[in-house]
Amino acid sequence: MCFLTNPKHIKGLLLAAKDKRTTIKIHALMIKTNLSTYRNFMGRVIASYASNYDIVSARKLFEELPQRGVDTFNAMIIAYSRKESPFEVLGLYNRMIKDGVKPDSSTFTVALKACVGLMDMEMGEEIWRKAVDFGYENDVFVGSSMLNLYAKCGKMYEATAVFDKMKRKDLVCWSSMINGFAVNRQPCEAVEIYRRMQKEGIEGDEVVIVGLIQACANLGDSRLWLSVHGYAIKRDLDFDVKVQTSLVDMYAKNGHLDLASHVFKKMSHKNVVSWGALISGFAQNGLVGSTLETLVEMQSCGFEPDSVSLMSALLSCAQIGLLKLGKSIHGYILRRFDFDQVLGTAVIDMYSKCGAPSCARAIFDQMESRDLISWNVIIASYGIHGHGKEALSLFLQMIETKQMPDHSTFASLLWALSHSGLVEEGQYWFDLMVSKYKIQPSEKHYACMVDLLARAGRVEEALQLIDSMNTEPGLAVWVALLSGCHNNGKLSVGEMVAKKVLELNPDDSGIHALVSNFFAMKEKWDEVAGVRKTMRNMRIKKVPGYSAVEVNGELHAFIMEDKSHHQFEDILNILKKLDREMRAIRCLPNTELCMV
DNA sequence: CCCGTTGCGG
Repeated sequence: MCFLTNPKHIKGLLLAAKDKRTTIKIHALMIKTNLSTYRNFMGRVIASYASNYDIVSARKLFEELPQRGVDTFNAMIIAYSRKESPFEVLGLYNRMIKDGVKPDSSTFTVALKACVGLMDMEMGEEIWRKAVDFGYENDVFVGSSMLNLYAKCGKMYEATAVFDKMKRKDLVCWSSMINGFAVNRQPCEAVEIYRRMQKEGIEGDEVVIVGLIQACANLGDSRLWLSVHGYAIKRDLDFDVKVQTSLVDMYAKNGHLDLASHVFKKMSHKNVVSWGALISGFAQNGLVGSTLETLVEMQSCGFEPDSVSLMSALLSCAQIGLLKLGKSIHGYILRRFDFDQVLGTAVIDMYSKCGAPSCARAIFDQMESRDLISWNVIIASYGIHGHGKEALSLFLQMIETKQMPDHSTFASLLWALSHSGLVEEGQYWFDLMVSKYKIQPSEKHYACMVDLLARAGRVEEALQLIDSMNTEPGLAVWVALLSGCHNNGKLSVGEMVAKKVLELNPDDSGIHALVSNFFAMKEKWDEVAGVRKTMRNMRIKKVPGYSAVEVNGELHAFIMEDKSHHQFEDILNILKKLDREMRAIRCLPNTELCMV
């Protein structure tokens, strides 16, 4: 082992060490030979341990050193960064500053990346100020890390300021900007930056293309989709997995599942993410069958479903009430995954929409942490099932836990209150939403309030509310009002509203049925005939409405006017019995809207 | 040492 006496050889050996065991061997030999320069190489030994995934040994040696230089600190910091331990990175960074060790470009770069992991902009800005103090303002690595931090925190204005000041811009800077604008839903700005880049004679790589594709996915322009896809092919970058996956996602998000499937089928190397993109595309477009079939196909191709594809499956279950499948997915998740709040919320939503609100509530109560969406889902769950009081009680609990409600929380709450006829509460919270929570009411909120008032027969107040709207009232508002007029026999107001509704050309046959029934109540038979004719014409084009329920693992679908179910007579008898019982307690159904 | 693919509500 004579070579060990030569420091140059040790340096080389440590750099070449590709695994933990080699590092340990070299370290042991160094100790054995009692090398005089031993101490000078400790930084290298630590770096070698750290980069070979023995961060614990590295840290131990690190702490034993009497003094630590910048390279030793950086070795540890970079290792923690690879392990995605942002707290450790920032802890060591702060210690460097305290110990008076001067950080260099890579220290600042990695420290800023840690801030991205924690979404801590304040810490990032503090680090950035230090970097400027130490003269790293024009460093591409430090600068691109800082603009990336701003971009990730949604501060594109600040990101642009850093970007514009940078004297030298590498490809990473450009792609960070393009991706920043893409994920912050500023697709036009993303395309603009890309054009600026081209003007400076720089060609994009696959990362830039991914950003462009994401930007285009948010622009409803089919020519743009095809041109960015064509550009990827032209630049010979369409064989990159991430480029292909982004293309699948872009087409799927815009409802072109045929094109998404086409790109997906042509992929030579698929991974769980690409499967997830296609599956969630099917799920978000309501294609339940394709979603579940693709999930099975994914498994048969040897890919374990990840949380993303399982969430798509849960969404599908929720859409058509597949309780049994939903339950088994819940079990699968419990066995294999951390039941985090995102998956948990998807499961809660599934139970709620599959008619098992008590299961939904039980899981909600057991959750370790709840975010805005989990609260919104559980409040909506009570709304769906007509429990306005419980929805309100949960909303109050939510406020107590200091979780800020958003426009969606109020939409769910107001919906729940309106469907339970809790008029006073609805008005109270609607007013507070505007005055205290500074949320501008949207069409949805107005529709809930109009429904709330009109349902209670307070049609004039509903009209006053509509008059107070800043925006032009839309279909949802007028339909809510018409429904109230119909149920409360408000004939003159209703006629005006019915005309408004028809002017807006609704493509929902249920709305036409409501208008038709309203005119029938007024005995305006010409109008009834007109609306019925429109409905007949629509029926040719439109898929009929249906409902479905799963019993013992079997799905029973009931399509409009379809009597083919094998237990149709039995079902009809039960419906008739329910109808009699409802009439007995003076709960009168409107049979004109029913199939029987 | 800095950038890129899929995901919970209404």
